[in-house]
Amino acid sequence: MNDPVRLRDELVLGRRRLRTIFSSASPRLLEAGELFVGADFSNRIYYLRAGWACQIRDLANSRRAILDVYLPGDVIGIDTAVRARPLEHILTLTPAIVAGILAEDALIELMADPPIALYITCLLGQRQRRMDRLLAAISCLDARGRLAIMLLDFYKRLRRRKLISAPIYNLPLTQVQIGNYLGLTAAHINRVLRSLRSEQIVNVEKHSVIILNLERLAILAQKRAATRPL
Amino acid sequence: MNDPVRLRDELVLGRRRLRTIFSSASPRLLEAGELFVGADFSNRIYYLRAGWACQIRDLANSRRAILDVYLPGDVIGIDTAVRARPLEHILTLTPAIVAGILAEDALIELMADPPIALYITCLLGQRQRRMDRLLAAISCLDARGRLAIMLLDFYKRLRRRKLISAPIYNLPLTQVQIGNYLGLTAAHINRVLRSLRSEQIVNVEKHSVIILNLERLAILAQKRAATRPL
DNA sequence: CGATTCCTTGAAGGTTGTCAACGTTGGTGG
DNA sequence: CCACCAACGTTGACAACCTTCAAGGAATCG
Repeated sequence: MNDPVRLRDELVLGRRRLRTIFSSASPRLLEAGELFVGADFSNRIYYLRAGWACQIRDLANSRRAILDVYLPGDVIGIDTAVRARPLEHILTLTPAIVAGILAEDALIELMADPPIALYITCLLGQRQRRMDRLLAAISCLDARGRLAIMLLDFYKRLRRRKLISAPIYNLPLTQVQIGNYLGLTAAHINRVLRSLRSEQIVNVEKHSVIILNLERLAILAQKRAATRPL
Repeated sequence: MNDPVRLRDELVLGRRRLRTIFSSASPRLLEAGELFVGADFSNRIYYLRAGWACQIRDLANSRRAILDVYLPGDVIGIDTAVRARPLEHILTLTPAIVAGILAEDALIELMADPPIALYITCLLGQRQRRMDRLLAAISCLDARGRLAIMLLDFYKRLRRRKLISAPIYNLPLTQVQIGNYLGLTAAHINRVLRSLRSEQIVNVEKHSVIILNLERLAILAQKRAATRPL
């Protein structure tokens, strides 16, 4: 009846097993700005061993949305594994090392292993919650708030993975890409970054983020600009 | 080696089994505008037998985002099942009938049944793709495009479930809620709906949607307003 | 060191938010 | 049956945020 413990144990077990499967796949090195296309990439599930990547969707009006950003250690493509033809594409943001397994072959087998199935559900839930946060941010916040959310989000995710310890990290997104991620234009991203820098809240320069005032950044991530203070 | 067929068969089997489990749970009747809270609702997975519901997230600045809208036949809450404390809440939009099973008890058991596990992964993928579309729409499209996407999306989902046949349906969202869903204000929703009506594209009045020109609506859902035509 | 991409910045205009007021609707109780 | 109330819808004026466009500067890479 110790459900939480059992759940946690199962998840740990599932993670370990899935990692083992990925480690048996031959890793592949990708350059920055490379799309996951071709025979080696169609319909696969990937483990992102190193580097950053993102999921993009291009609209008919020649606009691009970046729907999600993947960090080292993320699993990519489970959600599209059941569906044959993915509308979205994966793009590396940095040189990256990925290990991929064939989805159609493997998925039934993967789900036949209960701990792995549970862990995969957990991973899908995590991704869902990431998108929940992003969607809520884009729906409700202005440009300052959205940037604050994004910078804090990457900070927390990197810290949870123990990839950083201080509030300083490398952000391999161009301003155009940040704009695509947050639903804004690069010009406006630039202006807001400048104002955040001048207020000594966060310094984003040349792909390097230095959070100067974590508290004020967190406040920004909650509030929307008000024409008049409340 | 006939993988697609086997995958489909497994999915059908998983759906049937999950439905059976839900049908053994005692259904519950909810009024419109009721939150899924209380002992009967904490940490559960639901099957929405009848009625509409939505997932909401309130921000610190007293803004509300509607992250997803559920139609009859949808399964709700799998993504939050692994996580103990859900930040989001479920709200009925109409009177509804739901059947819920305890997530913490059941999830491990559910995932121990491979077809069910596979089907659940499929459901999570579907939800993910819904949110992908919404996020891309809010990121890239103006108010007309977002409304077009939303109205078409509900139309397609209802038709796929065979809940409607003609491009006419009941939309139990107030204009404030539509605004929360699309990241706009009710006042602006009102303006855009009026203009769409005057152009004989779609008629939205008193919770009833009548698509007059499906083709032009689909075009709107792809384009963003340009200051000058391309 | 040439070329490409990215960053930066300004001016002008458009889309959308804010606010306030009023109209409409549906339910409730006298 | 009618008066009342609350929630929702409607509309206009104005301001704010953001986009668009354009151009020049900086950085990176072969």
